[in-house]
Amino acid sequence: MQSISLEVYRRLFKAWGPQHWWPADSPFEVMVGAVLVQNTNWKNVERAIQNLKSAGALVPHKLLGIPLEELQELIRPAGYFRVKAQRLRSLVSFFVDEFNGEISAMQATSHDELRQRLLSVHGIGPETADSILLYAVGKPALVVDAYTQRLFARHGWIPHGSSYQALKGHIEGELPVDATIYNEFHALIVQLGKIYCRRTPLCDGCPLQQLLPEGGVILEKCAC
DNA sequence: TGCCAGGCCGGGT
DNA sequence: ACCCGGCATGGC
Repeated sequence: MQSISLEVYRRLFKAWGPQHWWPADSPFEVMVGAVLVQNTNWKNVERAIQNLKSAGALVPHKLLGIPLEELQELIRPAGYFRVKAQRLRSLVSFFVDEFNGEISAMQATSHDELRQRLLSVHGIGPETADSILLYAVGKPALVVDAYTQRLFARHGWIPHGSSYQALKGHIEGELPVDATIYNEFHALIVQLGKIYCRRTPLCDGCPLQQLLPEGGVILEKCAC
C-alpha cells in the first residue's frame, strides 16, 4: 500500500461517513472538552460539560470566576477532577490573557506559534494541543491518540514505540493538508476504537479487514 | 468484579 | 531521551 493512512481514511469514511466532530456547541466548549476527555471516557465528560452548562460556566470569564472547589465538583464526573480543574483554569487564563478570550485571535496566529504556546500551558500536551488547534481553531493539525498508535503499530505500519511526533508526521505526510480530512480521520479512528477495541476481534464487518495481513495473524485478538 | 477510557506531569534513570 | 507512578469517575 503506497499510502496506508489515506487508504484507512477512504475505507472508514466510505463505511461510516462524516462523523460531524467535535461534539460541542462552541469552540470554547471544544477547548474545555479537550481537557476533560484526557484519558477518560467521553460519556463521563458529557456529564461534566452538562454541569458546567447548567452553572452557566461555559464562558471564559464565568469559568474563571468559580471558586476552585466548586469547579472541581462540577467536573467531578470526568475523573481526575482536582487535576483537571487546575488545568482548565490554566488553559482559560491563557485564552483570556493572551487572546482576549476570542477564537478569532487564535485563528490570526500562525499554526506553529499557536501550537508552541498551547504546549507551554500547564496540562496541555501534544494531543490536547492538536485537538484544540484542529477542532476549536480549525487549523490543519492531525490528532494522534492511543487508538491511532495501537492501530498503526500493531499492523506494522509504523515501528512499535514510535513517538507522538513521529506518528503524527507520518500520517500528515500521507494525507492532503486539509483540516476537514484531518477532522474526519481522527473522528473515524475513535469510532473504530469504540467498536473494535479490546475484546472484540477486528474481523467480520470491520472496514479495515481487507488491510490486514493474509490470515490476520497480527489482528487475531484485537485491533487496538 | 475488575479493567479501562479520545493524557499529562514530575521525578528518576 | 525514555520510563514510571499518580491522578479518579462511571460503564461494561
